[in-house]
Amino acid sequence: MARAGVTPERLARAAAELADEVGFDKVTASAVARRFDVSVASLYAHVANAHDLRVRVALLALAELADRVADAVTGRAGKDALVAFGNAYRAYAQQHPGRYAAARLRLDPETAASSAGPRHAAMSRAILRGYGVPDEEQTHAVRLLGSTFHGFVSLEASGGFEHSGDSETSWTRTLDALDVALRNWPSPPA
Amino acid sequence: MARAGVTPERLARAAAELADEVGFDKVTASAVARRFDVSVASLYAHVANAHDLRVRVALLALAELADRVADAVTGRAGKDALVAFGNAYRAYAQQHPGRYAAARLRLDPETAASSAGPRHAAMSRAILRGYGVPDEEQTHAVRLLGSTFHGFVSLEASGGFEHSGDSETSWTRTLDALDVALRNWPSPPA
DNA sequence: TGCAAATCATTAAAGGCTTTAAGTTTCTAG
DNA sequence: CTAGAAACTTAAAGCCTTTAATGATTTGCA
Repeated sequence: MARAGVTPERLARAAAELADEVGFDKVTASAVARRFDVSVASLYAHVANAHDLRVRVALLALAELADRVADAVTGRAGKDALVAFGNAYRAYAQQHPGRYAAARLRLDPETAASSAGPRHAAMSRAILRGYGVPDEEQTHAVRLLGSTFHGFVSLEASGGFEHSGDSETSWTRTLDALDVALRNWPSPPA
Repeated sequence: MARAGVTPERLARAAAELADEVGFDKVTASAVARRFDVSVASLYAHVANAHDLRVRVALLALAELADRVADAVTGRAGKDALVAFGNAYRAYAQQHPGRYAAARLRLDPETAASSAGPRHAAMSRAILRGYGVPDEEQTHAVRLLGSTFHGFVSLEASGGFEHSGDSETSWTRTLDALDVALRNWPSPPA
């Protein structure tokens, strides 16, 4: 009965590791409890429920991802920054598939607002400023970046590109395409 | 004990409806059995296991989606075709969120090959031919289309765009961006 | 027509996950 | 040193998956 020293933070970290090892969908309260060598019930003193546990993994992942991206883009602008952003994003998803899956969890508005989500948006906007995308168009361009990166990484992770290789070239083309789109962004109503 | 007339097809259809109503993750063998007013165990005479049931929903959705897209693009070319493709894709995802989620299920290679997946790729290639994208680049361009559409629709469905509205304009811009990218596709090694 | 084999469905049961309730041990602050 | 808070445990109920054994219903062929 020595205390195991369970805290919400340690739980989230353990759950994140578990997610990367066996998949986010297999992150259960039971599995995390086993990893801590603690009874399942005791977890419920630290997290509200199984969903809460998963949300914590999501927040952890969003923060880590934002850190990585921030590191990658500082000191760069234009296509350099775009590529650095994309590469950091993709690398994180490849190195931490479980965490990445968690980061795509639907969060309720308040939770989302207090997450690193806004930091992601801010970094995207910083890149767009470099491209001269007008303010009132930035929301749309942020969405294009987010959609494209997420879409690529998500299809790549789910094995959609395995049949015929050369994922790298596809990624390069994707970055090129975004660069072209941002450089020729349609001014207000074209 | 009157027979309920359960068949793999009817199960898949019921599961698809259930998915659209309550979410794909809540499609359980138990829930489908209840909907058929049949004991859970009897389902296992028709599907191998719960995963098999979900795969069947995925195959159903992929086929339906391919039908919709095919309808939309026939008789069109260039940007018209691109927009029709995208709109059909997005509309399906919006009208059938559960089925769409199912369609993104990871399939093993053989199953994927026998699914409507190849039809999707073929329709994408048809569009690319209209844009004059060279053969050896088509795989990459197909991936860009798939990534972008999936990414947008997926983020939109998961509520990522709710905070600040005007999803429609974002979608228009996304289609414009793809059009630009395809028209200026980098010939082999630019 | 009539019955045997193949089908379809049921009950039973084991094993896992989630969550709550109630009780016990370990800290820690006064 | 001791009481209350905090951390854990066991117990139990409810739901899901899957397999096994059993009973009912078709179906098609003598």
